[in-house]
Amino acid sequence: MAEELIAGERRERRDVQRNMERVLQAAQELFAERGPDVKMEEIAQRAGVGVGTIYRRFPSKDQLFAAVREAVCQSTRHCLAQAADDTHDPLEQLRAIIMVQYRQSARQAALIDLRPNPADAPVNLDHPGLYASLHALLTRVIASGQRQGSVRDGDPLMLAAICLELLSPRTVQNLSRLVGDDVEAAADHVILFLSAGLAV
Amino acid sequence: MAEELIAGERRERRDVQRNMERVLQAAQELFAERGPDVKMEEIAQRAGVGVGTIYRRFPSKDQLFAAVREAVCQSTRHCLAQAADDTHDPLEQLRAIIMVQYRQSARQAALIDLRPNPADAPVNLDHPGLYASLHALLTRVIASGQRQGSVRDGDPLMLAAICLELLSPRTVQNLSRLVGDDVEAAADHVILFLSAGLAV
DNA sequence: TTTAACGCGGAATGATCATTCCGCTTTCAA
DNA sequence: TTGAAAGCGGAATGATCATTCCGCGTTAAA
Repeated sequence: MAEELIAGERRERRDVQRNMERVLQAAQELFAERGPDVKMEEIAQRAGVGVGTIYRRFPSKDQLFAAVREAVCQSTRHCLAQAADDTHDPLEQLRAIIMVQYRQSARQAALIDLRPNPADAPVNLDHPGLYASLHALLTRVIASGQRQGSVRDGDPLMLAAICLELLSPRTVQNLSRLVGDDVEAAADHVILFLSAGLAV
Repeated sequence: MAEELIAGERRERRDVQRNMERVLQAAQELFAERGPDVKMEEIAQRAGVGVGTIYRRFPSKDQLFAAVREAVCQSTRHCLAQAADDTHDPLEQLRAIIMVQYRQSARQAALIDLRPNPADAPVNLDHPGLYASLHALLTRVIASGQRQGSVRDGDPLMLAAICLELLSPRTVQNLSRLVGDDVEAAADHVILFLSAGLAV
């Protein structure tokens, strides 16, 4: 497993990767807690690093934010795909999706709005964002439920969009508060509600 | 109707009220379109006024924003109260409320999140904000529907909170896009959905 | 029409950050 | 152990606003 070093090349300094990880970790925590307006200074501080170090790897705050957001999206997408694979019953899939999204919400809060930015183009399922992924996934699940007769009629795109509105991190936070900040209990309420709203 | 002028008092200059109105109008439009981050300069410009003029009436940007938001809240609250008075059938009331909120959403977009700020105290129905008003109103309507048997069982506070998530300006905007930006059509979908989700 | 207030516009000010820069440290390889 | 390449911290810089200030224009009353 020894590293291949091309002639005249130097191994990467050990502190580089460590600092990189600390920065990403700190940025993820702070962005998730308080949104894109945290100061670079503060991120650097929590990472135990100077601001200059952040800029060595990320050309701008925007790009740091984008990187963090992308990492969180990736991870959520992965969990979602897995959840949807565990069963083929559409209503079960729906439940699994909701639960994943509710469990992930803490990592996403204030980092992902889960709604297309108003400036975005009209909803485009090829868009790489989490909203688009979830919307596409839910649309498929709902359409399949309709085919097998367990979900009522109606435009699957619209039904999926309505469901999605109940899955954004902010919504999760808000509903959870009503049941003593118990995210899973809130998810149960929403699952029940959506099952009824979608039933034949 | 002549104005009473106390000794040594001068009538208010005519341009004062006119400018005040222009400023409020411009601020409402811009805040609703693009949120609290619009520049004072830009508000002044759209109002056809210098920044100094804004500051003569509003000590700070925050207070201008608060004033505009309060005005919009008042107006919406008024429409809601009226809509809820037009009938005593809970499901009809629910429909009316949804329609009002959807119609008002353009004036609110980006100005009101319709969700308690995370920093807020736990949901408090005495809070003067629009979220609290709507939540209280919906809770009452749902509870009354349950009493007369047209709404299924479940904690009215939670059911109301779930409905509310489908009524925020951002949600309205988002769902409307799916039906060609037709706000009323989107409202119909949501009404149908909620009726099903709440039915016995 | 005149005049003293009163408001007005918008340049100047100050605060708050993102971003850059550079002398000092750490790390690697010999 | 040592030299130099690569990173590092954090002060300095510059941009972007909110807010203040003041000489000038308008207005209400006489």
